[in-house]
Amino acid sequence: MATTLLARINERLHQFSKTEKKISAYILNHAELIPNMTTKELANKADVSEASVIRFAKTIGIGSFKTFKISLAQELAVKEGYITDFSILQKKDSPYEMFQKVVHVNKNAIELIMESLDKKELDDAVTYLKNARKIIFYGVGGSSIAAMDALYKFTKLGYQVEFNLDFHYMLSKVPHFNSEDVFVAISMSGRTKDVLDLARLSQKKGAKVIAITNINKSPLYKEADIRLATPNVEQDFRIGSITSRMTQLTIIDSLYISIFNSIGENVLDEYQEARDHVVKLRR
Amino acid sequence: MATTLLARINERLHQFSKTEKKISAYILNHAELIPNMTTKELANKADVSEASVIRFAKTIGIGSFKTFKISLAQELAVKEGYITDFSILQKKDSPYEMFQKVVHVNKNAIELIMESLDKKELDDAVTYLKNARKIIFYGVGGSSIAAMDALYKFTKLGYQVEFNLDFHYMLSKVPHFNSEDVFVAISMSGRTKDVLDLARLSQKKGAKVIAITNINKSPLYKEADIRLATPNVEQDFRIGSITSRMTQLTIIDSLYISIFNSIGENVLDEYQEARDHVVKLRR
DNA sequence: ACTTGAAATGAAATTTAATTTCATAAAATT
DNA sequence: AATTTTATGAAATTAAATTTCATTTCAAGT
Repeated sequence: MATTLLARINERLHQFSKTEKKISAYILNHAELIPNMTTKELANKADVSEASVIRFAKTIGIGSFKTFKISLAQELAVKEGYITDFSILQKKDSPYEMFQKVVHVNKNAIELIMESLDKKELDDAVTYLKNARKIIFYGVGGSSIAAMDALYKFTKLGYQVEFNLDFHYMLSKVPHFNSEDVFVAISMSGRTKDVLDLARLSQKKGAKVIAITNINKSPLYKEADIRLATPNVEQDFRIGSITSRMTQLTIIDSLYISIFNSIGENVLDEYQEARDHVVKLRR
Repeated sequence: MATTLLARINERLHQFSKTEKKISAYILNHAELIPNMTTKELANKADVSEASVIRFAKTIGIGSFKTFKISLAQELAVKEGYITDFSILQKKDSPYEMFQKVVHVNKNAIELIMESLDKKELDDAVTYLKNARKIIFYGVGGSSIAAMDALYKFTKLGYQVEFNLDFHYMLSKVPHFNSEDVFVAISMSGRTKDVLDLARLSQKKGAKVIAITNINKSPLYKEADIRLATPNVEQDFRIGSITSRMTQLTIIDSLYISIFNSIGENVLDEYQEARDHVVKLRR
């Protein structure tokens, strides 16, 4: 039985020269990157010459580096869930390598929501939002992006929805809440003071508080009426906020699509009208 | 929905020119051969020019013929009936089912950027942004979310960066541009009038225009100095904007991470200080 | 029917990427 | 210690991809 390319490289490691070992190590640790690399790039990364890369491909039985890349690409396509820890950024990564890692990390984060989000909590959230008189979204920093996106989408759906970064302005809004209203608190940590204050004030007024927050025992997580849990994605501190925003946005998307699906016929005319205006702004 | 490469070619056959049809026919009938062919070989077999082969790869959304071959090789390796039309939302879908579809669609969209984004364009974009005196991000509607996110991230990196939804306000800002500045235009369609106007004005002032726009022949795509191409993701009109926003945000993330990686040591103190303040806002 | 502009197209030029060649250093053998 | 073989990287060459430019074709307007 023919083993895979990577397996073949692995089992012949002890036979390799020092230079071949350097190339092998890089390939085994960065397999996904190889199909889009040039000989020069791989040579630089492995700290060998381009000629050595060409020789290596021949040594392991592939006629050319070009073919080596094609074969490896095919093998990786088949191999499910090939997980390498991309989160540790290396100083000498090129922009394209970092881009590939970002793609990987973002895909993984979105996938992980499947593990953290509770079906019933989502159903309940959709039900409350659908029937809400007024909706307020609130998040700060990176989470404000998701709040902004929600504002945009729920406005399109015809809801009385609001989001404003000005905490004091929000302090004037929330007291007018009642039991028909919904406050959506967005906070990765679940410990952001302004978000917590507004959530608690909303509850005092009888509104439902939906939290989009990481699945852990934060104050917001504990106190919210409905918890739409985002996964705890342990990342390098430099990119941690990227993945949480992706997961928050995916949840916002899901709420939007669910409600659209439920009430869509009622707003199709207005919805189409808005789209027509958008098209008019194009060339 | 992200269909397979071959499915995509097949369903667009009627839109193709005579030459494109010749190339398509050969590819569809000899798919397994393509990954190991050169542009010259395919051109000869399809009775077209090599330039037409290159163009064809771009027309169907792949940035280069090289990448086209890799993608096709991977697709042929998997060869599962991977095609499900997730975009047709069914009325009786539960919120959780819709959530699963959103997760799938978003992951696919992010994956597809690997096919559309050009490595060199990304390198150039990082270089210009890194050395920019002033950066303006601009997008409207759904694309404003990405602009907002970019504003937040590049502010953290210590850049003089700006984004404002007020087009007239922007009209007052852009005339102060010079050749050391960068204008980042974010528009899925590449035809949004306000975005185009500001991009052209920026170029007149000698600034570099980086476009984050779909890989197609839009005015913005043609006129930009650097094109960070997002994939053409054919979606149900109700959710089309979701995927483009995800792809735009992933590109913003990649730019941010690349620049952080490059200049990070210079801003680590300020960066940590900002984080400390964020932590202080938590309980 | 004619004109004009846009789009399509292929040939040729240019650039990029892969491979080979050549010289040198290191390792192995005698 | 000397010689031969192997490994290796820099540079040159070749192959492949992409871009540029000129021409042809097509579509729209008059």
